Amino acid sequence: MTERAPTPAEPEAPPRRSDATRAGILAAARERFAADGYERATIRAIAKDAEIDPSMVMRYYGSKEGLFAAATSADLRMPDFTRVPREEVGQVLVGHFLDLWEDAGVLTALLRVGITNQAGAERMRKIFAEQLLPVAREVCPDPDAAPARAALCAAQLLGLALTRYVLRFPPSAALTREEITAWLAPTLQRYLTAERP
Amino acid sequence: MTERAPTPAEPEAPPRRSDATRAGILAAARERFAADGYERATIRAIAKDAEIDPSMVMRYYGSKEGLFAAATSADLRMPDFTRVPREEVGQVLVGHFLDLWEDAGVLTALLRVGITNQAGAERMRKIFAEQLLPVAREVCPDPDAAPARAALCAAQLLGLALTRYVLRFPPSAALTREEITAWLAPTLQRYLTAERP
DNA sequence: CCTGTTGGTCAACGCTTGTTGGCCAACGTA
DNA sequence: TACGTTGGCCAACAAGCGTTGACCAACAGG
Repeated sequence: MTERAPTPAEPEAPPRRSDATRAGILAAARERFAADGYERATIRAIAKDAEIDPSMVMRYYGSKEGLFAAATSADLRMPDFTRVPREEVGQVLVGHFLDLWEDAGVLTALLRVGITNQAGAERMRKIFAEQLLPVAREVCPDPDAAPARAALCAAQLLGLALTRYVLRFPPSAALTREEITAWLAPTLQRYLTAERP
Repeated sequence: MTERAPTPAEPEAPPRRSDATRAGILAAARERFAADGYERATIRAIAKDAEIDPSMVMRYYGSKEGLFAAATSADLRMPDFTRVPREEVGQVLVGHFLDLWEDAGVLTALLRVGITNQAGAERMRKIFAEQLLPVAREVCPDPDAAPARAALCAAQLLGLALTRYVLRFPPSAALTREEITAWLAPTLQRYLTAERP
């Protein structure tokens, strides 16, 4: 759409004087998208957070959709599950996701937006297919059922994130990391490796 | 807020000539809220769906928030779990939720809106506390842990709804009712009745 | 036949949104 | 010093939003 491509695929751009501003906008955008969802996160509010003029956002990212795309370029950085003992897969998976969610607002933003925005949902489907599905395909006993098994894991993991970080159910938010691992790891382990339900 | 109270608590209102219109608006609102979320579901669009003037929506429901409140007066109609054998609790719970989600768009609307809208999240917390938590308190072995156990069940059930009805992950949407029950019932059973994780 | 109530339309209001184009200051060469 | 490029602000645009009030048609009761 725009001449100035904001895609991260760009090989090596020369460092520009405005890189700090760009990063500031991106950080503010992530926070706002995470807190308010796509529609309520206005470009004006993001610009004010970044202490910049709204028109700058447009110049650097083309449009609101472009900004969103740049702000939610999530990489789950899945660990190498070929090196994980099969009986520990569930536990490692829970631990990895807890790290991801706690660490930054990117995933919260993605989840919130995926629910109101068509493009956001598409992005989540893609992340699921490219990153969680291969794991299931690797560790489950019947490759044909891998998509279903991965979907069940996604449901459990996203459901926890939903109640804990978005809806903020008090008992869900109060769970410790150890409790979550203890309860969820066996569930995921079963979804991924059990011979039959 | 409004003189004309739209609360369902009103004991017995005399049947009005406009009841059909009111119901039409409510049905259209539910569909739009479920499909688009709170912000994108405009009063104008809802009115057009109901083949009515936007101002009628305002007159009957006071404001957009009032309309939303009326459109999402969800009652989970929980079955009586004192009559369910303890070892079948998980299965009955899954079945009941599948019935609820399939049957109407109310819950989809509620979920979508609970994620963007503050009042929506509050409503979901209330529904959780009033309807799912008592079940846990009744069947779990340690009443102190009932909130945590209920939260885990909510995470699993809402996560399934999220991936299946909102994000529409293909493998999740493709699961049959029987498969879902077979996989999820043991999980919920464990969350509710296991002595320890 | 008049008259008050109810169901409904129409046109506009004030506001916020994403987006655009013009203008200005600072910088990096030549 | 001159000048093109870059970073940035300002003011405005058109469109869409929720919301309002004036106005009309049909009906009911006296």
